[in-house]
Amino acid sequence: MTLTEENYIKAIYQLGKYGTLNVSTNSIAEALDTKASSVTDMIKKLDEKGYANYKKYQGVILSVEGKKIAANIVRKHRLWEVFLVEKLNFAWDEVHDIAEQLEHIKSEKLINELDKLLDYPTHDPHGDPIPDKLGDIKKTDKILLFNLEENTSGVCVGVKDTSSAFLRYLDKHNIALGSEITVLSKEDFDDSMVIKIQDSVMSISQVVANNLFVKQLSQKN
Amino acid sequence: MTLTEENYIKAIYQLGKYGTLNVSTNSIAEALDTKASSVTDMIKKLDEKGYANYKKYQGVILSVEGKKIAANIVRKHRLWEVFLVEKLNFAWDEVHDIAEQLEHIKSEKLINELDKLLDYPTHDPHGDPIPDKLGDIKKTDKILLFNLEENTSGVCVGVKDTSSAFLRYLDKHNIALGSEITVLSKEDFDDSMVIKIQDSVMSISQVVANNLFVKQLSQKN
DNA sequence: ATATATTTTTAGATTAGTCTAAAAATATAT
DNA sequence: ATATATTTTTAGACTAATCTAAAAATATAT
Ligand SMILES: [Mn+2]
Ligand SMILES: [Mn+2]
Ligand SMILES: [Mn+2]
Ligand SMILES: [Mn+2]
Repeated sequence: MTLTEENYIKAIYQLGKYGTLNVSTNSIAEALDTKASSVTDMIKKLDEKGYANYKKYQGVILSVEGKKIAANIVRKHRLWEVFLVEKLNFAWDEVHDIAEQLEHIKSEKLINELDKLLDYPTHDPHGDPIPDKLGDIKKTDKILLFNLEENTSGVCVGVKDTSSAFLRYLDKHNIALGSEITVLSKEDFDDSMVIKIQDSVMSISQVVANNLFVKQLSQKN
Repeated sequence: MTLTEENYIKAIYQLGKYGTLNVSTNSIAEALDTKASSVTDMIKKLDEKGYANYKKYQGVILSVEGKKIAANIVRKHRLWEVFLVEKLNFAWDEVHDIAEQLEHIKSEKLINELDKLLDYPTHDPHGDPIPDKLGDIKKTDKILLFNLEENTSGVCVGVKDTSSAFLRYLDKHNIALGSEITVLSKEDFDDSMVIKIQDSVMSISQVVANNLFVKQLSQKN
């Protein structure tokens, strides 16, 4: 398994919702910043090697074997992200690129010991679940803040956009994983909303609301 | 800088005593388990890029730039080895291959934070010195146990052979970095010696004595 | 000094991954 | 249904790194 193959497998896994959906050639090309023709070559190879199922013009989906490999790469990526934040004082917007490198390090023992050192975390710094050793992922019932009704509350549990720009916006406005958010009002005109977050009130745009995951809290009495 | 270029630069650095000596094509080929013809191609390229000075048939030596790069790779390698032993419960014979992978991870901040987490270690688990940020290395006056005179003592400070086989031999016989060793007698016939180590007495072969570095202790009174 | 052995380089081929440009298939719009 | 647009594949070329086999240079031994 080459580094390049791993990157393709991971992209197919992520684009296809943890390996459950077919993925198009172009979407892979965009995700990996490469050309569609390169993707065609690679998905043919992944099919031949048994990591994926590919039918011409029909896109590609991972095999059971491929899904296992992908989940393990994602597991490593997310554990390393936790390590960087928890042990090496990185901010949550600084870890992704380094984790992209670290996820390819090959050592079963290394990742198991890292898991132990970090006390078996279940989620990465962006709220994404960490697959277990078998590749299984704990599903959470998170929804986009955008879909939270007026006068209901939720706890911030993840981000959809993981760009530095967005993460620093959240930092600046004291929005962090674990913050409790209440939707005070929604503005039909531009889909912005006014929220209460940790006792302060602010207005957020539709863009922000659509990139923040919350876990809904049971209705107020 | 590709991963392959880094491996060549490191090999030239190590084979040429931290970049001070000319290195032959064949010795690089042997170290990297590749063919001499491949080495010729690569050292030409390293010369062109300014990382080394190469004259046909005369071997190669690193440039100042090349030495800096090499020292940084070695620094990363050895810091990761300390991390694996100190934080992830690896034995000293298990860390080298993983460090070979980790040494190529690119992030200045990562390595600085790792250094801090480990409390700025000066030596790796095998007793080898860790270059500082500038690539400078603290020289120690270690000698091979083989060269220690009868009735003198030394503290074990490093190993020359870092193979699992040798390291586990040392573990088995309770020889570790920091152990105090006294040479009780030397056998001319096979160059073996009898030593006292931590109050127990044992005989070691010439092979062992030639792969163990000690720091000589001031003569007994 | 000359022959022999060893080391190093060159020449040419191979593989993984990539690209551009053109052709083929599929999707969309009227 | 047909034309048009988009997506995907194919064909052929390129680069980095590698190899084998042969040629050239250097080192060693008598
Ligand atoms: Mn990430
Ligand atoms: Mn993440
Ligand atoms: Mn090592
Ligand atoms: Mn070491």
